[in-house]
Amino acid sequence: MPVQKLSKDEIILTSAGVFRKQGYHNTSMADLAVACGLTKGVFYHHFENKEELMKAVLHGVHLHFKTTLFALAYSDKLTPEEKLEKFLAKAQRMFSKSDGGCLMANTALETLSTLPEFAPYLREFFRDWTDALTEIFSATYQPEAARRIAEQSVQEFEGAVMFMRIYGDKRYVDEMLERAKMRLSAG
Amino acid sequence: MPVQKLSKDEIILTSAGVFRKQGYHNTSMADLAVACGLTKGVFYHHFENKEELMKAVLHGVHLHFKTTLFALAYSDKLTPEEKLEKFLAKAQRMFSKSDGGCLMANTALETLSTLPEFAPYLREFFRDWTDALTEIFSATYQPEAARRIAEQSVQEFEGAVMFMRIYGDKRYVDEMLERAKMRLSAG
Amino acid sequence: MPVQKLSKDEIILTSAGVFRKQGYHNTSMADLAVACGLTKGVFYHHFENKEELMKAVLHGVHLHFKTTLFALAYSDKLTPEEKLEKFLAKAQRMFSKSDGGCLMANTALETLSTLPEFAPYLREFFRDWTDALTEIFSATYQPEAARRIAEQSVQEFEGAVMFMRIYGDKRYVDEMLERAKMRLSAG
Amino acid sequence: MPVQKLSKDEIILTSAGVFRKQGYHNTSMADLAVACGLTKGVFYHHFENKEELMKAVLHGVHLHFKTTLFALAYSDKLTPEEKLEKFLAKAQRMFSKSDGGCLMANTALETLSTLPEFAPYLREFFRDWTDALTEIFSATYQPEAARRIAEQSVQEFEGAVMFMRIYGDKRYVDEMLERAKMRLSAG
DNA sequence: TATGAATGAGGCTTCATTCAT
DNA sequence: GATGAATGAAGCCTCATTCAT
Repeated sequence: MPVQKLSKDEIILTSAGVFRKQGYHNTSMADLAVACGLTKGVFYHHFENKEELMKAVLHGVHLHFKTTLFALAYSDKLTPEEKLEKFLAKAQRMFSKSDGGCLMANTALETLSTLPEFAPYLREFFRDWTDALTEIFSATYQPEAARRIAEQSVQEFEGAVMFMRIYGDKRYVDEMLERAKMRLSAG
Repeated sequence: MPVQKLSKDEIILTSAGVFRKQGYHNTSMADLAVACGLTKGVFYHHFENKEELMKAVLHGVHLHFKTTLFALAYSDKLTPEEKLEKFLAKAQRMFSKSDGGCLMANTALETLSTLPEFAPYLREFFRDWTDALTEIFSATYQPEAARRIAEQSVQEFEGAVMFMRIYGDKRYVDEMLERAKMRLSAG
Repeated sequence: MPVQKLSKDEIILTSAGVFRKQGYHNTSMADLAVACGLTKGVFYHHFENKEELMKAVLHGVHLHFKTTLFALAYSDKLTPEEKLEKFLAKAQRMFSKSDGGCLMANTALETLSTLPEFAPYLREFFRDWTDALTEIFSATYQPEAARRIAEQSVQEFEGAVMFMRIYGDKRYVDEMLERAKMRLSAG
Repeated sequence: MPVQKLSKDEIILTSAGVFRKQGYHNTSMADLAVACGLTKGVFYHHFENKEELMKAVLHGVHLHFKTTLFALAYSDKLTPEEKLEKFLAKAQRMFSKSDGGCLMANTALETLSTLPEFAPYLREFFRDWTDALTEIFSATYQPEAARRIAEQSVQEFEGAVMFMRIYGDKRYVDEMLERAKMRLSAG
């Protein structure tokens, strides 16, 4: 019956969780329907097709991170050390509490060669993430160096999340965070 | 007249290329058959099913890297600097010349949460890779530190490959290699 | 603010054009909604379902032809030759200006065997058309002969329209018209 | 199980009957599967998709008519009158015994405006049909006139078949055949 | 009246896998 | 072994229709 059961945003965030755990191609519209408590058909009122839904999911997750995580880097009231501390702690929490690691990295490695339509969404996500860290590292590094260290940190973070998932050991992410913090003070 | 057109090993390596580019779930048995110039039926003579085929592929690729790349770390005739130089140069070549990045990382991020059967193959691959780098860094670092730096380097490498693919810019891998080399001399 | 954008009759005539071009089964309610600039829901206020809508369309088109074309045959002020001349010229214009040929013939050939509900509408349309030509040919033929020639002419006309569409050549209809005119004078 | 249950040609002819009765868009792959006693999937071993299947059907029906009907026009052993007599009798039988009239005309009127891919198959069918009648009428008419009368006859025939189906009365085709025969002797 | 989310069946197609030959 | 037709489940998507608002 009518009466929006789930808002578009709720559909997007619920779908994001399913895609993160199962991957893009291994997630069927039926899976998403079950996860959202809706019928398959409903999705096609909100999204043209599975690909467009995925784009909305990627965009939505990007926004979620921008607001919740990346924004910390631009906070007025924190010292660079506090920013980094909060930033990394939050990132760790966001990626640890949820099954499936990082949707963006998963999607990148699964689809970059066959579904270039998703690439812009991934690019923008990692650009914003890198920008945020660059902002933080700019406190103790020259702009160019700050950016390189930010890039390195994002790359390490994703690599550490992969190791954490492969070996079932959170130590890898912890160690990465420590290295990042030392980098800031070493600048 | 049978004239096995492709040996089992050739099937495995050819399939590896397809899986690397397309991902596991997005690759059909028909895709593989076409890529190998064989009929679908042939695959079921060699492998019980798609999952077993994938395991053989993961194992085969692991062996390929072990022989071709990881072995460099244990060579008698090279200095640690030469080993690392050769190792990284070769790794860069292996991952750059081929579409699709790193099969092992791709498979990890695509299947870890839904197909745990593949995890042992991924674990062993990354363990051997880490071991090899640990061996090299042991020249200038204590065992524990050497291992941590090796883990960090592998993680950074995969992160850099991801950035390289996302942004279509090989600079990310180049920069990662430079950092790795500096790490050795800094030990 | 409702401002019924399209009257029921306008909906019917617009829908007729879509059905003529696309056929009955290949036209969705959504297609019609888009063509009319309305929401799907509106159609269900005016018509019980797609079948009833189609009946209304067939009826509406019949009426349109009756008023606009068939009526010429019963005009007081024209000679039989003038009637036929005007009739055929108008018919040619009506079928040429629009994509998709003749809705009635299209619907007949598409649905006669599976949707007998439409048959009465088709029968009445072709009966009125035949009656009109019979009236004209009665000027120079006995009633029975006039009717047979009228039937033949309608059949030829539809066949010629089909050839025109298949070969993209209006010549077929032109030649048919010439034959019809010669038939009148030969009576 | 393996063992070809139905040859490709049998599938084509059986499908032709279903398409003729139900139309292209109103015939589902499931309908065809049931009619052929096969599963839906099998069709995709023989034909790329529904459209390609339809092309094969149109081609197969064309061939069937070419061999069975049109060939009569080129027989050495018959007088023109005998050819026409046999030709028309056979055509009448072929179109009367089967539900759904003429697949080619049905397909033309249903799909010409939306599926131009079918047009070449329809064009060739009607060209061969026209050619055959042209050959027969050439006995008593100049080439150009013969062709025009052939075209007219085909068009009339299809129109008459439509009337036969609309009114459920075979008289329309009978009368058309009589007119065609008179045309030959009048040449 | 009008809207538009929702439904549920069904449409075309793909896929891993089987099996008679 | 090798082939390729066949299977049957599942995948993405469309459609006619309903109904709360």
